[in-house]
Amino acid sequence: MNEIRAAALAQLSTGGPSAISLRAIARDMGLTAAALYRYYDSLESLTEDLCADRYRSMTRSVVAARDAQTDCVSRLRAMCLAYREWALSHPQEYALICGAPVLLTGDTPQEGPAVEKMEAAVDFTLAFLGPFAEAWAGRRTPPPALLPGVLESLDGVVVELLTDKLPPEGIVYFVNGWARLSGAITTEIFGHLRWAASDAEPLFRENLEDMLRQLTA
Amino acid sequence: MNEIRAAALAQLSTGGPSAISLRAIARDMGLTAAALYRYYDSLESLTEDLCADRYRSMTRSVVAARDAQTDCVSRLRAMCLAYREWALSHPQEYALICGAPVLLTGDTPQEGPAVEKMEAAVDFTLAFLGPFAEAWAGRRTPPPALLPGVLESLDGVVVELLTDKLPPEGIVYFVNGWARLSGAITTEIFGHLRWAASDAEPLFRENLEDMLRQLTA
DNA sequence: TTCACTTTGCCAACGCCGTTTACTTTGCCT
DNA sequence: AGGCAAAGTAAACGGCGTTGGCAAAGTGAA
Repeated sequence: MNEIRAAALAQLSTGGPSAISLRAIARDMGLTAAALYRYYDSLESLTEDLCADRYRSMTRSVVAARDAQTDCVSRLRAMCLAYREWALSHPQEYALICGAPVLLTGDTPQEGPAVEKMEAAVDFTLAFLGPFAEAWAGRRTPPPALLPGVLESLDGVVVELLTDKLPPEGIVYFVNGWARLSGAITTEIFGHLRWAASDAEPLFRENLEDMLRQLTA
Repeated sequence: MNEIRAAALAQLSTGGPSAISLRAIARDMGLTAAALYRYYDSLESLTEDLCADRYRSMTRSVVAARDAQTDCVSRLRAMCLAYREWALSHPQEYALICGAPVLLTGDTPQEGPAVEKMEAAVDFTLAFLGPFAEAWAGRRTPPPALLPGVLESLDGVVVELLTDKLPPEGIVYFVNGWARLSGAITTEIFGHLRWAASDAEPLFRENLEDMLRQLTA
């Protein structure tokens, strides 16, 4: 399975998510395409397994950056920069991770590699929780009042994991900060900032410092 | 060509970007796949043409929302909400628009549907410029100082179109606000907020008001 | 009318792809 | 020695993008 993943990763890195092909993987390994069905139900489950694997790799990078710092704000900054750095140096893998599932129905697979992929995504997000909660606790001024209905809309399963580390407003700011961070990186990786700058690192740093200013206000 | 686009759009809407198929389009139109090559060089150029078309449709929605308001901040708010609304009601088209090109080299096509797609994207972004510039001019307090090197990094071609409507700091905030806005919507559409909320509209409104607060600070 | 020419489409083929089915080989356990 | 599961193969099916050659239909001028 590791060999399969390695071959699939090689194709992903060079040709993008759509270049992953069962037959090409089998060709690289000296096998027949049908042989791969001994290990995966379909190309989709192989892809989801690879996706979970890359998620875990990204998490390791970010956690390493976190553990190299001691101050909670420094940790957050290092994590965000490591996140962007990983995405920039593994753009096709990031495209796979962030690619559009656009799940139509509310289908929760409950089995197979899809659930592992979701768990890996949650683990990645939660790696930011500790430093964020610590920084939130050190705020000097109370945040602006929330719009009515925002707190009630937080009905996701993972929210329960946040309630004992963050107050309700903190959760909203964590989620929206998450959208801001991963959104900025996705926008850059997908090339939607190239009309403005060929190298978006200064823009990202400015964006990041703005986030941290708001967090510790 | 309109009939081709319509057939391609139907497939996109039901099956996502990867479901667009020359042969299926030809089947729907009672043609052979080879006949479509009289109108498009390849499936890729057809897809890019469709992408530009959907970009223009989205721009029309956002511009209509803008023109229904008079105050510049109300205009910005209405545009952002219309942007998200369009993406939510046309998720597969938005996935096509925001999908990962991950252009490896700095290839500027200079011809064909790819350049039309880029123009459509720029037009969409620039639709936000007028209200933003007006709101920026009405700021009450100066923005925080920029990090060194940020201004110099703005080397994109479109930046020239902004310089006569915005001061340098305003451009940086426009670009980063753009990343924040489109990033938040992309993150939601791609399902990366479902761990937090099944309906992310309240979170988006909170995010949006936070942006507008910063803009008019 | 007739000739040349462009437009528009079809047919057949090539090589890819995911997937399934049935069949073989290998090796291990009892 | 017998049985059994694991692992791989060969062949086929249908779908895909793309190409090249050929036929029909329209167009416009001599």
